[in-house]
Amino acid sequence: MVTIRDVAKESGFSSTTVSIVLNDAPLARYIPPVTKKRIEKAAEKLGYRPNQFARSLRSKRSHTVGVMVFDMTDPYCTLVLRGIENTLYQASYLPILTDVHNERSRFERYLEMLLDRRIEGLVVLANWLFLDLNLLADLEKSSIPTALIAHELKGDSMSSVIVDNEVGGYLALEHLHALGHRKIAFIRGPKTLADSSPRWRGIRKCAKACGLELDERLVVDLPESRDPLSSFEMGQRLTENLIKQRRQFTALLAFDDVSAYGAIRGLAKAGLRVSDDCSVIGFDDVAASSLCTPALTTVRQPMEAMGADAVGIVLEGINCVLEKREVTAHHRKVAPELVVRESTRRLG
Amino acid sequence: MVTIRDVAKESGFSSTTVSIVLNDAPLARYIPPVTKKRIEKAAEKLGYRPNQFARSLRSKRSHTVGVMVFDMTDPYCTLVLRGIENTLYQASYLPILTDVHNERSRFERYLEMLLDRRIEGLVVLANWLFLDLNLLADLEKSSIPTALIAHELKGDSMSSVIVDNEVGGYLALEHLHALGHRKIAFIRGPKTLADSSPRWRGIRKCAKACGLELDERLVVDLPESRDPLSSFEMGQRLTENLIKQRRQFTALLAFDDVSAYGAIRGLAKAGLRVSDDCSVIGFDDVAASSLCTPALTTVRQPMEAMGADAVGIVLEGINCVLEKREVTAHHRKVAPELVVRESTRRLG
DNA sequence: TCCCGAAGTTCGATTTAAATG
DNA sequence: GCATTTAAATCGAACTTCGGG
Repeated sequence: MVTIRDVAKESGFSSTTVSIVLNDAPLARYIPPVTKKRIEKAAEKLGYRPNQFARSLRSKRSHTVGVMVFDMTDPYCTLVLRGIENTLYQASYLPILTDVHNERSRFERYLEMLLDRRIEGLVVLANWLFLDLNLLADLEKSSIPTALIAHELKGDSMSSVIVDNEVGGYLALEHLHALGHRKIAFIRGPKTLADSSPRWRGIRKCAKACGLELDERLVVDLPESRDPLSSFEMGQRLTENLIKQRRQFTALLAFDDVSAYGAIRGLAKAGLRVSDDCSVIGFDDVAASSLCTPALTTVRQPMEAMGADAVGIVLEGINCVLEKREVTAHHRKVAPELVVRESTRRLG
Repeated sequence: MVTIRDVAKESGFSSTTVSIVLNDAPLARYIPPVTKKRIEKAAEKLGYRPNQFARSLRSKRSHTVGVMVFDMTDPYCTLVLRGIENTLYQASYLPILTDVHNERSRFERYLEMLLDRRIEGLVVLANWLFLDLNLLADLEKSSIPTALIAHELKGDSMSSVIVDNEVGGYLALEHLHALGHRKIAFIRGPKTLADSSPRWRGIRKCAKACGLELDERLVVDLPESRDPLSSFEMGQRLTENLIKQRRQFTALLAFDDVSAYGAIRGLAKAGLRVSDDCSVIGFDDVAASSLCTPALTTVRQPMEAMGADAVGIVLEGINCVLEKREVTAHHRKVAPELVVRESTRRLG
């Protein structure tokens, strides 16, 4: 390994001068261009690369941000991660990726490891979450700027970036209603999932505004599960039950895209076609939703932007701690967007 | 921050002894249990956590592995990443995730950053790849154990883990043939993609074995593109063209799952139903394939296992360099598996 | 006083060599 | 010589202090 001393020797200057020149430190003002050239040449020639360990040891900076995902296999993650990666890249930060598998022990172990690595910030993707977030309380005192994606939060200990679930729910029902649907089935999210209730609130709000009466017998709930893909199977089963019980409905509003896929499968098994016999709308706009046939009408979360936003907040927080200003938590609630595709159609 | 010296002071011993005890170094044999207890108590009490920068500076180890993905948005990545993460976790390594976006400049920048971080190993997910892998040549001399996933490689500079594309192609056609299909359309991969030709070779091999004649007019190629999702659009367009030209076929074998989705969309637009009017088979078994309706019959790559395998090879390589044994490259070609679902059916 | 450069200290842990009884 | 403990050197870069011209 070639060190700064090697460059010093090669260039004929001291390591101090080399350090000053190569880092373009304030004192570099005083160093004549000839010296700089000589040093830069020597560094180039030897292929000198500063040792980040030594650097970090002194500066106490890692230029690293932790990314904690609760379940990578959730298709929701992909685009969010892209947004996170891209924004970090532009700021020359590198992400350490951890996948907690929705397990408490893994969460704790990873958190410890990240802290040990002196991450300067943390982004937590807590969408399909069945862990107590109090586990993150340790972070507060650690003074590591943290942003939670997809999980609402109050207070000023951590920032949060979520989609406006209530507006999303409203949008979804409004769309179905505008298409003439009146008998609508609902697959709600698991009660223990934070997203579930605001989405339902938006739905009720819209129903009220439209003068639509919600038939309770057409409303079912996904059960709690650690696995985001379980909502497929449950979506299917719940839909099949609804059909078996001969409940009539011309449209179905699913909790998310994956449960919508399940519903579509359930309908297909019963010989019902989307969208001819029944319209289906999802939530999220996961990548597969534009790829499947019929393409899924859904309420889009701007996932890439949310990832980028979370990183932006964390980066700002990092700057705050560097400049010893106070870190202020931000709570963003971004607008969802209705994406009309092929799985919904006008009634009649 | 509490340092080892703080623990030394608190316990009444020197930092040397503290280090020896807490690391259970060889010399710890000579240290009486009482001393150990006292030191451990002090460390516990102060909440001592060793500074990884200082540690790494001395040991020249980072306990970090670089993960380089060529395009995160490729649905192929998800499960591979899960396999990588899980295996690294068990070995107490942490991954730095980089997404090259199939861009040369990004590749080079990230590679430099990873090298600067002194990654001990590198896993490259090079599935949908349009970059010259010679860019990785720098790695050879760096003596960082590297494994490439989804890109065949010879030689002993780097390891590789790929699926047996030829067998996969064979399996796919064999399945369609066994179902009675004789007029089969083929969407081949881009010529510049390494997977394309072995898959086609397997297909031809199977055709020969079955005595099946391949109709060249039913064979189309995906164009080259940096974006893995472009194969959806192209799959659709190529299928529509085939139909417009009134080419008769009862089954379609797509290059991968995403192009199969495109083909299904194309068929649907023409009023053709999968699998009643046309069977479709994909390749990969991406998560969405079991979720869409009809569920896609496909040739599965054991993605999670491949990720785990790649990490296993890299970890072994790391041990080799630590023990100054020679690092030997491994080239794994894993067996694909036919997954029969709903998109294919017996003819007639 | 201003400009330039070097010697020496620091960051925190590990390890070698050596000092105690 | 042995068990027990520690001072001092080391890893590589960055910064503080100081001196010479």
